[in-house]
Amino acid sequence: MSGSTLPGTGDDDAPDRVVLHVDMDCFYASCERLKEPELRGQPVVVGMGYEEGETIGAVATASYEARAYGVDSAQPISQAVERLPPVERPDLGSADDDRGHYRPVDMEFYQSVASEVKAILHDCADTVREVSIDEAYLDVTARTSWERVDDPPRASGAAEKRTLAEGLGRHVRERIAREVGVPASVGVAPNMATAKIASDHDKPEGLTVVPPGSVAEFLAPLPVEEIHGVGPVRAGQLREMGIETADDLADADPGVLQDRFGDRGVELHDRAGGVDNREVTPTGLPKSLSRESSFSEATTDAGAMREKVRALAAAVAERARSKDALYRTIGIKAVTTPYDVNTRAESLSGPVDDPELVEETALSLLSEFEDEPVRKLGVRVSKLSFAAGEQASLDGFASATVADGGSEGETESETESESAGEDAAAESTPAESRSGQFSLGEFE
DNA sequence: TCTGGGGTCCTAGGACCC
DNA sequence: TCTGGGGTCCTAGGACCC
Repeated sequence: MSGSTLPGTGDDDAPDRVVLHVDMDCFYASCERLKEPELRGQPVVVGMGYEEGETIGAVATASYEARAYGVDSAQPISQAVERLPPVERPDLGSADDDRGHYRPVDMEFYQSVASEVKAILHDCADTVREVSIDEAYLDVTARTSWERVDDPPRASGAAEKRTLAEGLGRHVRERIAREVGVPASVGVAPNMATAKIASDHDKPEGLTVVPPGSVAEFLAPLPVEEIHGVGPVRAGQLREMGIETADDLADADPGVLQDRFGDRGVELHDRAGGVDNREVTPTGLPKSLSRESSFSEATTDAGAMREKVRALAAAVAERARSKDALYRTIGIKAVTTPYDVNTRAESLSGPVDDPELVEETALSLLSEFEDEPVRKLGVRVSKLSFAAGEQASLDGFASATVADGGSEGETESETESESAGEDAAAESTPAESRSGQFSLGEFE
């Protein structure tokens, strides 16, 4: 920001930051191995939405051993399991006809492991941005530096001096391994985008350090797909423009990229050149909550659709309530035949916590699709605001303290309109306090 | 790769207001 | 009285990520 233009890459007015990206290696599979140490070294597939004998469901995580057999995440589970070798279990005499080492997701357990990891991260950094259950950025500028120091006395002049930052990266990775027992890969760089790529560079159990002077050199040869924000579609479009590597992208004319991809294009151009001035900001509150579920095959049965929507609506409303979230928009998603994703949404005049309204609204939005073959349905609430957590229970909505999950652009009009929401929030408060409660904002 | 579930951010057009 | 420009909010869709 600050109007000062930063031409090229030489922004020397800010001291170099030290950013860590910590990425757990095949996290769900690692958690399963914590439960069942026999799974170490074995191909393990963790999947969701898969019931015995069904074909629905996809791979959430595959261990590296499983990937060697061609199993990949997002693959249908039936296919993944076929690819795995028959299970050999010399330990159990019986040739248990297991479908490979398949395990269904156990989010509660993974959350508990993740919170141990997060505790270490918060202990090692002043600012932690948790991106997902198994990934986080740390700003550790205040705790270390890019200063090079002598390695523990090691004579040969060949070895380069290590940076202090590298030592901290190693420390974080090793603490996680030692104290929690799961592997992680760490990237260390002067900015988020580069740290992200670095952590992925040498998985599993990798440690890749990219000091300020080496960023461009490190990124240059990488295929554009490795840049966060370049997926299959944009990679194809870039390829058509003759842009294949990060270097190509960094050298491309930002004006052309702007025309083709909008602001996103310029952003990618910058990232590819190692320029990323985003600060590591702490994890914020969620912006939306949703639930979705597929039919085992496309259906035109309106009754079945409505039933599913009712269940999803109830689940979403309950989750919102458990997080003390009020919502101002209620929407559905309906995936119709070949694979058309349709969304519909309706905004209310003020934030509410009203499960019945979620159901009613979702059903009414659904009616548009009741005559079409539908394969998947979802319900979502968004434009969230949060009745300020801990205190809210006691000081009885002394009004005003509503944290807005969204932009700060709220206007004066907000004050009055919430009575409905407050009532609802109040009735929810004493009711549920489960284990997950305190960790609100601690994950995701 | 015919496709699971939970998210984020961006874009574009229309309504509406001044 | 037919016309300018700016701004915001809303919905829908798309791309991407884990």
